[in-house]
Amino acid sequence: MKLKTRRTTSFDIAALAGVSQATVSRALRDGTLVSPETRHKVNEAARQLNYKVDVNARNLRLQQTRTLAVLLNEDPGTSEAQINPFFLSMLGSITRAAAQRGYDLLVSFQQFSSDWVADYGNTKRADGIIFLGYGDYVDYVSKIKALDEAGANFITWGPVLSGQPGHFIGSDNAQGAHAATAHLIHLGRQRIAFLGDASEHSPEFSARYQGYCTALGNAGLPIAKTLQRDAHSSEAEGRAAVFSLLDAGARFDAIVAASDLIALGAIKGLRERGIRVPDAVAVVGFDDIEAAGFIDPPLTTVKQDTMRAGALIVDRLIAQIGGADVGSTLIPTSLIVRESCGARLPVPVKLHLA
Amino acid sequence: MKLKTRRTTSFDIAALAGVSQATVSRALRDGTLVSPETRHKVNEAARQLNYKVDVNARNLRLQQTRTLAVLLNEDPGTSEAQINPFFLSMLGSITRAAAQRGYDLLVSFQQFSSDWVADYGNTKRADGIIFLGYGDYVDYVSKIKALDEAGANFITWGPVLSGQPGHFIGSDNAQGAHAATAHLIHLGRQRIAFLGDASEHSPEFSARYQGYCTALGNAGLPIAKTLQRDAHSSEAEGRAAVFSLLDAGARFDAIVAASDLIALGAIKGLRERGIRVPDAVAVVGFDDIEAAGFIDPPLTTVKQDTMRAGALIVDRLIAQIGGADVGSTLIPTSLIVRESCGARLPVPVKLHLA
DNA sequence: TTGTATGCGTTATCAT
DNA sequence: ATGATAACGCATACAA
Repeated sequence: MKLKTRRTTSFDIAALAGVSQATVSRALRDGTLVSPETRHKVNEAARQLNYKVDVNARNLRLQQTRTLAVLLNEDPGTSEAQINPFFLSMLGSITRAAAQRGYDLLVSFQQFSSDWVADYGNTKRADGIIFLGYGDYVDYVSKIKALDEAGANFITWGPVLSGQPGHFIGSDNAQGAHAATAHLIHLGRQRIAFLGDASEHSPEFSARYQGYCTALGNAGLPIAKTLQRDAHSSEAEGRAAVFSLLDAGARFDAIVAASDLIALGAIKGLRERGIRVPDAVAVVGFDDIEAAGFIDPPLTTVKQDTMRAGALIVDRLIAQIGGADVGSTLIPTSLIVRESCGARLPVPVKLHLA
Repeated sequence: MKLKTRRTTSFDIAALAGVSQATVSRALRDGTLVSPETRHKVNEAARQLNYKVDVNARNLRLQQTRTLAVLLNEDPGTSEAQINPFFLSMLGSITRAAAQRGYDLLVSFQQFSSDWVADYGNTKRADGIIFLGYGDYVDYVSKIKALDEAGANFITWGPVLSGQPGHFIGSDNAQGAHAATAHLIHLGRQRIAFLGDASEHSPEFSARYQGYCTALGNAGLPIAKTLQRDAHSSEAEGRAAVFSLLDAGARFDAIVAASDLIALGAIKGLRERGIRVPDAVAVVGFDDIEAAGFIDPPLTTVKQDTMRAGALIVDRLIAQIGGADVGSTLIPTSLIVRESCGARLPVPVKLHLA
C-alpha cells in the first residue's frame, strides 16, 4: 500500500528475532517444524513490525494464487446500466463462499472472449474461473471446448446437459417449471401460456419449457405452440411477449414466465391492457429476485437457491484446482407461493377473451 | 491455470525469437526501445506459444498490482442472505469502471477490521481499497485514522464531512432529501414524517434529515421531533418505524424515508394498517434501487447516480495511487417521480387520524 | 538497439 | 530444529 518506504520483509523479522529468514518463513506457516520458543519470537517480531507476507512473492514461488475469478458475462443486448439482479445475487453468495474458504475473488464484467481466459488463467491471476452468464449457449460451448481440453479449471453456472464440455452447476430447471405449472393447474387454471426462449440457444429456458410441457401432459392438458412466446430475461421482452399473445387473440388464464424479469414485464403489460392479475390471468415467475416480493401482486415464483449454488460452485472449483475430477450438478428449486396466482378456482376462470 | 506443464516464460520466447530475455520483456511493453523487426519476431513467438506475462512475477518486480480491492462491509445486523441492493449496484458500476481502466478488482464481503487493511494493503494484493458501507460512522472514523496517517490509498463511499480522515465520495444527501421534501410540500402535504437514523452514527441519514428540515423551514412548516423515527436501512425497520409513529398517535400525510428499503417497509406497514398510499400518506424514498419501480405504488425516490459514482471512485483512487492529492466529492442526486406521492392536492389531505 | 546481470520476497531443498 | 542457498518469472541498471 504504502509505496514510499521499503516493505518490511521476512529478513527484517529474521534480524529482529535473531533467527534465519528461512526460519521466519517456517514459523509463520503452521507446520510444527519449528521450536515453540522460536515461533513465539518470530510471531512477536512480526507483530511488532506489522509484517505481512507479500502475496505476489508467495504466489510466484508457489505457482498458485488462492484466487478465483468470476466472469460476469453481460448479454450483448442488455443495457449498459443494469446487471441481471439474479447474477448479482449469485455474485454475493459466491463472494461469501470464497471468503469463507480463504480464497480471494477477482470480479470482472466482460463479454466472453478467448482472450479473457488467457488473461486470467495464463497470467496466473487466478487458479480457477467461474462463468456467470454465458450468453448464447451454442456459441459458448464452442468457445470453451478448447479451454476444457487444455485442462483449465473453470465452472459455469448454467444448464446441466449430457456431453457438454467442462463442468456446469445449475438449477433443476425442468423440475422448477414443472412445479410452477402443476401449481397453476392445481389452482384450476387450464390454458397456461409460457413466456421464454425455448430454443437450443437458451437451454435453461428450454428446460423450463420442458417442465411446463410435462406438467401439462401429466394433467392431460394440450400443449399449444400458440401459447408460447420467445423472450429473453428482461422486463421489456416480457411485456412485448404478452402483447404478442394478446394481439394474436390467444386465450389464456395463466402465464409461466421463464424468469422474474419476464414475469414483471408481463404483469405490467397485462395491467396496461386492463387485464387483472391474478383474477383473469395468474402469473408465476422464476428466480425469486428481490423485487419479486415487492411487486403488486407479490409474485409467486420458483426460487433458485443462490446461497447453496454459490457455495457449491466454489467448493467444486477448489476441488477441481486440487486435481479432483468433479462432475456437473443440478440444484433443486423451490416454489415460493405469493399472491400472483390467486386462490384455487372452484370452476375454470372465465377467459378474458371469449 | 494449467499446472501440469511448466509455464512458458519470457525465456522460451527469447529462445524462439533468437533474442535475449530482456529484449523480450522490452518488446512486450510498449516503449519504442526496440527495433521494429525484433518486436515483430517477439510478438510472433509469443503468439505462437500463447505466452502471457505472469502477473505475480511482474507485480513482485514492479511492486504494484494494478488491482483495486472493494470491501463490502456488511452491517453486523443484517441477515446472512441479503446484501444491500444499493451496494450491489455500486459494485456493478465500480467493476465496470475498473475494467475500463485496466484494473482488476478484488471483492470481499467482511466486517471491517484493521486486519483487513493489513491483509489487502500490506500484502500487496491491491494498490488501493474502496470501502462500501462503513457501518457505524464514529467507529469507522476511529479505525481509518491510522490508515490515513500511514498514507494508505483508499476511498470511502459515504458522507462528505469537513475534517474527516481519508477521502470520501458520496451523494449530496441534503440536497436530495431537500428536493424530495420540497416535492411533497409542493404537492400539498403539510405534515411530513421522516424515517431514518438522524444521529452522528449515520451522517448520510443525518444529512438527509437536515435536507428535510431545511425544506420544511423554507416552507414555513414546523419541524416536529414527534414525526421522526430512527431506522436503519431495512424493510423491517421501516415497517417498525411506521408502526411506532402510528401507535404514538402521530398525525402525518407524508413520509420521507431515508432509504428505499425503509420506504418499502413503511408502505407495507401502512397498508397493513389500512392506510392508503398515496391517498392518505404519500411516500418518497432514497436510492432508487431496482425494486423501487416495481412496487405498488411505484416509488418516487431520490436517485443516487451509481454509474457516475463508480467511475469517480475508481478514477480518484487510481489518481491517489499515482500520488495525486485527491479531495472528497459530493455527487448530485435527482428526484425520480413515480406514483407513491400522488397528484397535487387542491386542499390539504384529510389526515387519517383526526 | 541489445545483452548481461541482479533483485523483487518468498518457499523448498539440502545440509548441518 | 535451524541455516544457507536456489529458484519462481519478470523488469531494469549498466555495459557494450
